[in-house]
Amino acid sequence: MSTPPAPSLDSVFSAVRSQTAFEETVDRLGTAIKLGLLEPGTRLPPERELCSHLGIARSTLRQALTALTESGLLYAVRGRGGGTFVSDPLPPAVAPSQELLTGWREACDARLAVELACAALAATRASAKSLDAIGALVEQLDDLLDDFEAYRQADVHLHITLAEATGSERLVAAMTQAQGEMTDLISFIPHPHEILSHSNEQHAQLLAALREHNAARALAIMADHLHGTEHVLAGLLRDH
Amino acid sequence: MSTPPAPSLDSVFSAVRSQTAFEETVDRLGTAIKLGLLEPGTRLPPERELCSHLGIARSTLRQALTALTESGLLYAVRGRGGGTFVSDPLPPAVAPSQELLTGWREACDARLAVELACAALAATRASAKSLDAIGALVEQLDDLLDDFEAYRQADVHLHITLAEATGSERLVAAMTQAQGEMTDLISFIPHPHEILSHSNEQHAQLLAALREHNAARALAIMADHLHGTEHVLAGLLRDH
DNA sequence: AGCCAGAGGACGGATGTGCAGACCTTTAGA
DNA sequence: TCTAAAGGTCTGCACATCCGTCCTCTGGCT
Repeated sequence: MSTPPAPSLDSVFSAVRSQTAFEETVDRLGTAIKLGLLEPGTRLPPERELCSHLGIARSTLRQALTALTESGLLYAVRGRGGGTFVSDPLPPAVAPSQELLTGWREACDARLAVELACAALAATRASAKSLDAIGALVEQLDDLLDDFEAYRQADVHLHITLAEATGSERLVAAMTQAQGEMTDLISFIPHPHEILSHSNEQHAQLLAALREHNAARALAIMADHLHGTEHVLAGLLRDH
Repeated sequence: MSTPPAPSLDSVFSAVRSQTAFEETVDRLGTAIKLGLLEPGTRLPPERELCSHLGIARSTLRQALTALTESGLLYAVRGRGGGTFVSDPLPPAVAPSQELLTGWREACDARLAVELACAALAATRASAKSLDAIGALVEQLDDLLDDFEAYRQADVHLHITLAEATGSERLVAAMTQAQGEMTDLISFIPHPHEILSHSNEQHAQLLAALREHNAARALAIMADHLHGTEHVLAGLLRDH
C-alpha cells in the first residue's frame, strides 16, 4: 500500500522542442549584445574562426549574423580589415515579448535560482581577485546612479562576474541567460536614483559577506536584493 | 575611460550544440524512469497520443522508445490492450559516464541552484496541501532508512514535490534534470542508516521552516542538506 | 467462429536544417 | 600592382524529422 504520491507527470510528457543551432546562435549573440557583454563597436572574430568556436558551420553562423544585422544589432564591413561589428549606437530596445510578460514570474524564479547559488558558492570559493573585480564594479556603479542604461549594464557585469567567481561555467551561462530575460523586463520600468542607490548598497553588503565567507548572510542579502525588483514587477504586471 | 572590465566572453562563444528531439526524448523518458517518476509496470500512453503530447512525430518518438527498449527500460506488448510498459524489474544501473564524473561539481552546483530557489520560494508560496504532501513523504522516508534504493526514490519524489510547491514549471523541470544527474552519481556511494536518518531529519526541519514561512531558515537548512552529499562526493571523486 | 478495434510495427516520400567546401567580391596595405 | 584578409554566394549532400499509409498482432464482442 501507500503507493507513493506520484508527482504529476506533466513535466515529463510536456513538449520537447529544442531550438535550432541557428536560433540558439541568434539568441546567444543577441543577448550578449543587449547585455553589453559585446560593447558597441566591438569587432567579432572572423566568421571562419567564430563558427569553429561555436561548433557550427559557417553557413549556419551566417544565417544568424544576417538575422542580427537585419535587426540592426550588427553591421558588416567587407574587404581586408573589415569584419562584423556591433552597431554603435544600438537600435532602441523593443517591447518585451508576450511570452516573456506572461512568464515573468518564472523568469524571476529562474534568476533567483542562479543568483542564490552564485551568492552561496562565491562566499566559499571566490578568489581575492574575483572579489576585487566585484568591488571595482560596486564603486563604478556608484557613479552611474543617474543613468539607468549605464547602471543596468554595469549591474549585469557585476552579476556575471559573481557567477564567474564560482568557477562554474554552467552558472555563468545560466546567469547570462537569466540576466538577458530580466533586462527585457526591467528596461521599461522607471528606476529613480534612490532605488539604484539602495540596490548598490546591497551589492556592497553582499561583497562584504563574501569577503567574510559568510554564505548565510550572502544568501539573505541576495534574496533581499532580488525581492526588490520582483516586487516592482509584480505591481506593474499584475494584469498579465 | 574606465573601460568596464569585460567579463570573459568564453561563455558567449562556446559551443552551441542542441540535442536532437530524439535524444531529448530518450533523456526525458529515461530520467523519469530511473527516478521512479514512471514506476515499473506503468503503461505509457499510446504512441499516437504520446507523440502529440511531446510535440514530435510518431516516428521520432518510436526511435526513442526503441532505444529505451533496447537498453531494457521499456518493453512493448502488441495487440489490443497492449502498449509500452516500464520494465519490472528495472535493469541494473550502469556506471556514471565519464562526462558526469568530470563535471560532478558543476552538477552539484546546478542542483544547489534549483534546490535553494525551491526552498526559498516554497517558504512563501507553498499551499497547505503541498506542505502536507511533503510531510507525508518525510514520514514515508523514515520507514525506508535501511533500503537505499527505495529511500533514494522517495527522496527524489520529495524534492520534486518541493519544486512543484513553488508553482514554477521551469523549476520542476530543472529539479527533475538535476536529480537525474545526481542519482547517477549518488547511486554508487554507500549510504548507511545513520546518514539517511540525518538526511531525513533535515527534511523535517525544512518542512517546519516552510510551515513557518521562514525563507531564511529554509535556505540555511537546504544549504546544509546539500553540503552533506557534496562533501561525500568530494572525498570519493577527488582524483577526477 | 468470425469480426473488429486498439495497440505496436514498418515503410516511403517530402521538407527543412545543417554541414562541407569551393569560389566570388571587396578593400587595405605591402 | 599584387596579395591577404575579410565578408558574400553557391552547390551538393547528409540527416533528422514529419506525415501519411499500410501491416501485424491480439483480446473481446457478436
